[in-house]
Amino acid sequence: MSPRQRRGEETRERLLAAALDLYTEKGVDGFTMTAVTATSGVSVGSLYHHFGSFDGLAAALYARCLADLLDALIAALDAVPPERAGGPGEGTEARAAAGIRAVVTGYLDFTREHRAAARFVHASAYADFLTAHTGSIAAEKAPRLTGIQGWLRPYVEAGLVVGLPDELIEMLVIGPVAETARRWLAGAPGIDLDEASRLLPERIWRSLRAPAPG
Amino acid sequence: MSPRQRRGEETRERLLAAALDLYTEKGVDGFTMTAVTATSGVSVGSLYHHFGSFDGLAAALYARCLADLLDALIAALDAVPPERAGGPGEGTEARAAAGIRAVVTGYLDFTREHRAAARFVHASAYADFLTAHTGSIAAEKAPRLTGIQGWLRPYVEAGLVVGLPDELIEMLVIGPVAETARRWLAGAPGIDLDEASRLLPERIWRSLRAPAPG
DNA sequence: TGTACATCAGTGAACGCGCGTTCACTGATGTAC
DNA sequence: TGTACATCAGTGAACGCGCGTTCACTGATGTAC
Repeated sequence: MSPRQRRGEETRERLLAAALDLYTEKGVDGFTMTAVTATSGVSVGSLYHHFGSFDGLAAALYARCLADLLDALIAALDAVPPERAGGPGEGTEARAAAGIRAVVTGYLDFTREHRAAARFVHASAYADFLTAHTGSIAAEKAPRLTGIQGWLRPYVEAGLVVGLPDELIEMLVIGPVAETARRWLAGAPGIDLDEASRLLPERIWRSLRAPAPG
Repeated sequence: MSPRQRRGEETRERLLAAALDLYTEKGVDGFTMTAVTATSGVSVGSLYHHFGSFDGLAAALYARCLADLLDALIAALDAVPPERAGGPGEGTEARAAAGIRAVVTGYLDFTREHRAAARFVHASAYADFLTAHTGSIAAEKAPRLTGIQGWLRPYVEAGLVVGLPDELIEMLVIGPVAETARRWLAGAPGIDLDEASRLLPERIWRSLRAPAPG
């Protein structure tokens, strides 16, 4: 797990960076081991020493990009201010809505600012290397996802957010945002990230808000 | 465009069917021209005669699967009953909600019943063959999408559905559903299509419903 | 109805190419005493 | 502080393989007169 020598870490970084660059500039067809070793200047044997196979490198890159994306969402949630001491307590509907807004805009901001990473994550959804490296990817993903889900739980328990299964809540929040990001990344016309950031949070919040009691 | 001989049509069908089967059973890594010609029994030259290249065959398969999916949504919308003559007129909120429900459940039903086609469509989102065949794919997609958007327009104009750009409306409807389908197709645990069909339409409708005036 | 001919459909061997992987090896680093 | 040694890191030639594509060709079908 932990690197024993610093230069090893540098080599891994060079390989991952070259791989992401290549994917971004040449697409999946240009994403080959030959190209990665050529553009990174790292030897084939060294790649195998660190990642075991080309699929292993792809999986490591995916895990990192996904972790960066989820970390951006967590940071956005952490930046949601608590309610003022004199005002209504924490756990209010306004703060829940702010949290949803933070996740939605955080996702779209990440897409805009880390286009290459976002594209690699989205495009690899059905890649064969994922099924061969499920474990190491889940190890990066699961704890972060749990943290995000935990943020919302108090609001569900307080009856402010609809009590759906965690997976469906995730679909309602991430679905519209991921689809928007996907189309924007694919260059579809008529998709505007700023417009989406402005208009989607309110509508997504409405999909989650529990009906007023009575 | 139109086939001149019937046996040509049969050959195209055999190739497309073999390609989809292969993709389903072997994944993207097993989706090769060699494999398609081997399992279909059609010669390489014949494939080139009809599709021009292997990418051309992939694009044709994508266009067909996408058209089938959109046709299923259109059929679901067509099956939404008009309001009773004695009751409130067409263009009521209840009918708009029924239309959204029809699209959502229609998408999930298609995913369940045409798993191979649904998977191919979702997995090809960033495939290189798409950018090389944008035109022929748009020709299949655009008119169907326009029809679906047209269904909802009267409800937007009547002030029953929020007046967002068509693209964002599409994100709110298709986003959660497509994400659900994608995870289910990828075999993610905790995703239940029946549960999604039961619970998502109501929440998606809430995200689209215009606020009560005043 | 018959014949000539253009077009559509289909065949499969052969091609060069770049792929991912292996392996025997050298060099660098860290540690034990 | 110095030396021996195990481990980590890195090299690049060579391998076999299956890929997508081309091409010269034969056979089937439809049409004009």
